[in-house]
Amino acid sequence: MRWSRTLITTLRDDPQEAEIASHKLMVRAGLIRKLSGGLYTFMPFGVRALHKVAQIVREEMNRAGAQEILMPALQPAEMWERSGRLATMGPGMFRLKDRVERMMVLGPTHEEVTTEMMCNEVSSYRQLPCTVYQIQTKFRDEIRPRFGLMRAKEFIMKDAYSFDVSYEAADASYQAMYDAYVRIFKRCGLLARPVEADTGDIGGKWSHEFMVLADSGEDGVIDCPACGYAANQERAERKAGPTSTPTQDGTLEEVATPNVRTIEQLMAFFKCPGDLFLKTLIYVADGKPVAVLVPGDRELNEPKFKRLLGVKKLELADDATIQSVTGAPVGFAGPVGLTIPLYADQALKDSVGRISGANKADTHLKNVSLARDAKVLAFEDLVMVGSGDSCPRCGKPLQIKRGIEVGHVFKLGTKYSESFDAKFLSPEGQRELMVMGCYGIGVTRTLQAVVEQNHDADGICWPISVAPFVVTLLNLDTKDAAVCAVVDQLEKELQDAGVDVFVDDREDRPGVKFKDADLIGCPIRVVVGSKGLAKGGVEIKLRTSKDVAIVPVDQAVADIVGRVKKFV
RNA sequence: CGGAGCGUAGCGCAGCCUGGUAGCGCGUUUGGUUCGGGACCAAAAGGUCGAGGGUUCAAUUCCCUCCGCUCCGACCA
Repeated sequence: MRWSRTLITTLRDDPQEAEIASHKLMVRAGLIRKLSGGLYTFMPFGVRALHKVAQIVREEMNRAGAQEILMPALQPAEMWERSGRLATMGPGMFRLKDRVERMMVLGPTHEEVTTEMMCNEVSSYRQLPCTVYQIQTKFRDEIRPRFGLMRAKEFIMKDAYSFDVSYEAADASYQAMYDAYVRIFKRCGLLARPVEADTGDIGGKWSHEFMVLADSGEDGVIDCPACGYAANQERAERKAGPTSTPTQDGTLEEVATPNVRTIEQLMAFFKCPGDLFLKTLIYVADGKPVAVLVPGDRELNEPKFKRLLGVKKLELADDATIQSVTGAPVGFAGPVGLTIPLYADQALKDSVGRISGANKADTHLKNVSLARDAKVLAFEDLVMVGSGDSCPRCGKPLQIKRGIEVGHVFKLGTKYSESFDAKFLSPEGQRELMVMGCYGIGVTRTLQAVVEQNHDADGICWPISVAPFVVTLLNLDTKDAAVCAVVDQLEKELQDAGVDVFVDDREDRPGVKFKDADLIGCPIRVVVGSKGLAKGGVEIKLRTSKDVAIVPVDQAVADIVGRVKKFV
């Protein structure tokens, strides 16, 4: 492929639309172009890299025994009613009607379609286990598309679904996918870390996310360097540590606190540490108000609370609800005298001598003892785990990092087999539910994660496995016949040797070509110029190294092939 | 959806406050000089100033509405 014949335009300036390095670079290097928010066109170089990622995924899926299929992206909404997800995924799905007014959706994922298909195809235990997968475009009406390919409305996902005769067998399928994921991300040149995760709307009991550590990641990752415990911040647990000792214990006492509402203001007012306050949050869970207490210096972890309540929808109460539930304006809620269900973080168990709102305007209570003064339904781990908290396994301090979720593996159990009555005949002649697992990789997101993790100040540094081209061949003197002859020869020989080569044959000055070569970032750069030839050959340089080797023309291809082999 | 910001040439931006019909850099085209880390000179093409409405003799500029984009929160591969 030659630059002069390729649709690739590089940009000197960072695009205004991009915030993070990988997004800027992908646009600058001419890999993607935005159509609209969350919708991107893959340009020739972008597709090449994308196909390489997809191919790695495909090879490893096949190796793990999964079978590739391809399901429609357009699906009848009725299937989603059956699983109950039309309600839960609701606005996240693109919906449309066909010409006879039938409700359709653009598939955000394919549990329903797969389960229905397997239900029809599988009748005997002899056909199991079976894992199918596809690499296909998914549609999600994201509330906020972000960071280019990171969170898009239309994206390419590899989704796999396993079907087994039992939970034990399903565990083996899960493990096979887990292992395949480890290999996939490694082959893509990514440092990805499996962490325990929440299951969200997909459902199921247990899941692992594969996180690419990056400061620009959207998720918090809790990590224990001591024992290896790792979890998504949403799910992460902690061992409740010691709290400040209350200055005194005693009887409840009202204190006038005009306009003192926030914890910061309270700390200043009472002159004591934040964890001695009871932060009282009023939520609305599936339409009903509930209250939750966390130490004043902590944040509530909403997913954990939602899981504890077992509700579909959980949101902070509005001012009017707070007023009617507590009888006080925002900022003065407290546990004492509340009539709605009340929950509390485990760290507050046996807490005494605390300060909370009095459910009365401009008033707080001192010396609150939860056991004595309030009715707490349950003490659970409900706070957002942060840096320095104690590991739930080993008690050592935890660290917090940022991560990009590139893959997610779920143990689904029988959630979908029940909805679709997906059963098989056991050896004993019984009809039994298939036990499922589902496994996703964001292929387009993975591609961008590769860039996020592999770049420097000058541009992308592609791992050879997913680079659009392995070699960029720079023709520095396009008007010099001898140089052009060498370029032509090397291009042909490299192609014959099976090495992807891209030739920069533009009539530009050398500096422009060097800059663009660094920006696009193919792993091996070969320079052919009259000066180099006079010095004895062509120059070979790795994108990630400063060393330049001058190699005689007749040895160049062998040298390059040798370097390619070293990469793999 | 809540909060913040931005829409002016393919890209990055200025102009707007204090109305008078648009400018800079990059890129593109042509000619010339250059030629090993984003050259220089000259000429040229390229703009319904996001859309609609209002105020005004006159609106890119002031006012209103809408749309789009980006960032921070809840969702997720």
